[in-house]
Amino acid sequence: MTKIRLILTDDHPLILNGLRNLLHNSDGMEVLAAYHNGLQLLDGLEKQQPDVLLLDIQMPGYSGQELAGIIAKRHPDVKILVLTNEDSVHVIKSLLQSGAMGYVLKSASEAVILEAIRAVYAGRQFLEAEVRDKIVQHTIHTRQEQGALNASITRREKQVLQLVAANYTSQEIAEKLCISKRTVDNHRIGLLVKLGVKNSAGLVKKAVDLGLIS
Amino acid sequence: MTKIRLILTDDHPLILNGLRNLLHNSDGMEVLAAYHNGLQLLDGLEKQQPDVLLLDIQMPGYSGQELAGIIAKRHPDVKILVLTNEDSVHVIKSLLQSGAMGYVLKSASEAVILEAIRAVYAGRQFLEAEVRDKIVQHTIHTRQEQGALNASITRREKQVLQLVAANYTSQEIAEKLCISKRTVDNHRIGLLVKLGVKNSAGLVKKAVDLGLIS
DNA sequence: AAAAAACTAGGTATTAATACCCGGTTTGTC
DNA sequence: GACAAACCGGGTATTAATACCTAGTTTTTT
Repeated sequence: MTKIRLILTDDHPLILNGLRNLLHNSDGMEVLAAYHNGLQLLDGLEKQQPDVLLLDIQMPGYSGQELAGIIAKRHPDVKILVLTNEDSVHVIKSLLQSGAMGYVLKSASEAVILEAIRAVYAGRQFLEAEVRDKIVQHTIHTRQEQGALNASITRREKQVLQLVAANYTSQEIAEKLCISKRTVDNHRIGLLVKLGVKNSAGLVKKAVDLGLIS
Repeated sequence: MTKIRLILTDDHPLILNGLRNLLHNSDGMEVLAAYHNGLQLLDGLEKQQPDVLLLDIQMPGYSGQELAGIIAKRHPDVKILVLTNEDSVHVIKSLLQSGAMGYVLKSASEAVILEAIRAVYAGRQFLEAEVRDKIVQHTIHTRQEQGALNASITRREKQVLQLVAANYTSQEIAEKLCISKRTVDNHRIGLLVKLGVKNSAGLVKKAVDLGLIS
């Protein structure tokens, strides 16, 4: 039985060592090389292609998305398994679209990592249960909100939102914007409805979560 | 020459292995034990105390701040070296105030990690250059608000704060915490005063800025 | 054991925010 | 010009939050 040939990439020396150690002690795995940045990796891939590439995405220089895209195009036979701490849904989705075959968080057990490598090698997609749930939840929960609502927040509402978060009262906001307090209150209620919260505390929190304010 | 006795704590198997490997191959280091959550660690420390404790703070169960505080108090001779990915200034400051002697990011080279262990063992504080700069910049640019204030926020107030940010009313918070609405209101006012804001919107914003809530 | 701090909760009052109504005006787009 | 959307602002009412007070109980610290 031929071994699975691997290349590792991570800028964390600790992780690289841990991985090297893990794989060295596992049957059917062979580490061809280990790089600690994207440039080295791209160079190295010109000379030698692994079956599976373990890739960390928070490396200096290239972003994970860029790197995955380049590699998937240049070396379509190399299966990319992303191994990282980043668990933001946007990043995960983007990476999978860029050509990654699997996504495992660094907090995963060694067994899961080995399983992921074998799955990806066999041509199957592999997502950790945790990651999969997150993506599902995200697609269910946020499509209506973030997509439609976020966009429908008007200029004026955004201004009011900023000032609410900056700890001004309706009266003060009215003075700053040279409009009536009633108008400000109406904008505030519009914001509450659009963001699906019931008071200013929730409003500010949601706005922060959605990136509407700093 | 006696070896430096170490205990490791991290919920990432990879990192734990990497560390174990690194330290095993380094002179003057001896790993007594390795735990992968806070509860195990606290139990283990009752039986055996290391010279230096390598601590990750993003573990399930206990937060890093809590853990560092408890350990520093219960085992004052144990030098705590925080080894983590978290690079938020608030978290770092809070940990140092809680009794941590050193702070190293996981992206650090192995040489830096070894250096940090030796420094902390010798009773010196050790901050990675990157971390130190960040703190200095932050302290220069912000007033001396949160040093005193942040620390004086009580457990209960923090709970209330979480729920306020989660868009609950005083009445709902009261029910959730099984206390009177009046008590909740008192805690809320206490928070307003301590954080120097005048309403809940500002409260949530400031709490986010200070890293008190997600 | 003593002291300090936190937690609890009630009284009372004022102010701010929320909720839903309405219609007029400006702005942008087709 | 027609149309929709955004903007503006007033009426009215209810509820939530803020502010300041006292004071007993529990927890933590020393």
